[in-house]
Amino acid sequence: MPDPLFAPTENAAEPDLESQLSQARAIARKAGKTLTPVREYFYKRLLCEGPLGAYELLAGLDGVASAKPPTAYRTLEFLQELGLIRKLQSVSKYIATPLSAVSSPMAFVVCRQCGLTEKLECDPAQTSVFDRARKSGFDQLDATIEISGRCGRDDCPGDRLRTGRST
Amino acid sequence: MPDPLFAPTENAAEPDLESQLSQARAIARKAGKTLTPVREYFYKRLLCEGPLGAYELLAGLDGVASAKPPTAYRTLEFLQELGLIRKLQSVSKYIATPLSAVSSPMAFVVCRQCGLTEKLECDPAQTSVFDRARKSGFDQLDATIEISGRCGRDDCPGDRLRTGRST
DNA sequence: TGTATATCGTTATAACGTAACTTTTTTGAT
DNA sequence: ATCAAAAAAGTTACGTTATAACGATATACA
Repeated sequence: MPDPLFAPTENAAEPDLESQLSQARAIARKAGKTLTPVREYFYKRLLCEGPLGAYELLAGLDGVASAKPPTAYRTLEFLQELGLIRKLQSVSKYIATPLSAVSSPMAFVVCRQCGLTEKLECDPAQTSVFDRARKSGFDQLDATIEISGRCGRDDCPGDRLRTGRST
Repeated sequence: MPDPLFAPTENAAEPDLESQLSQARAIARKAGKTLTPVREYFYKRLLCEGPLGAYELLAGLDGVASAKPPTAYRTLEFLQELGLIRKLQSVSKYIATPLSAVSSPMAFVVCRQCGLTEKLECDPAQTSVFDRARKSGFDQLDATIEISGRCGRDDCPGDRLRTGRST
């Protein structure tokens, strides 16, 4: 039976990059904002390359822009406010939100050896830690749910310890 | 009815500090380690003062020890390995684990205005995101579950915006 | 006593993030 | 068109958080 609380995202075919970008532009427009070139560049890289740090994103801007930290952090904050990306607090990296989940809480499973990250969409109505927080009087809730573990893949660097390969 | 997944910790009387310390020493001994003075000092402060950053803890060591960052991070790593403390990833602070929860996952609810932090103990058997991670082949799981929100207390600094007090 | 392990000290620097102020660009009203 | 306001980007400088690498000391116990 399917797990009601956490569903893996993007199980079917990967959505087309251009269509994701145009949906993102629409989301920005609805908020009275625009996806400028740097914003679009960051979002595109996070869509294509998975979790990246602020300085990694910045490094890709050689010549394209001024490439200094405040630019990166402003851009990341902007994309987070729209829900287009999230921060993985446990590794200080950023990751694109599937468009189906821009306004739902998410959970992530992160391999502590290789960084492989699985995205999970949460049903907020069934995520009981939210209820618990509200019962304590908290509002304007925002979730950070990250499970770190070992992914167990054959090519995960950490697995070399387990497969008998020497040195 | 009580929430089965997340239960607030330390609802009853606060345990006695000395008894917590001696239990912590016992936990260290069982692991073949010892609670040295700096370790005990950090743990004690986290027990008494709530979430603190590495450099805040360090600052308290004036003269008592060499007071340099690696000492702090080694000490914090040691206490984390024993389960005596956890890191609040979303605010880069550390917090003491209730002794009842040294080996269970925990969740935290953190006020983004004033830092007030509520500790919640999780039942791992019912924390479905763990199942989801295992189904994906992950093992040696470690949870980071942090809800940030506004605590809504009268004396929370952020509330000044809502109570009509001017500037 | 000697050797292995645990612990701590020290220097230096990497990695992550922000404050504060300036300049440029865009937008929309007149 | 042009001007004022708002949004976005540039720039300098710095603050905060964390780690690498290596050396010194202490402790356990064969």
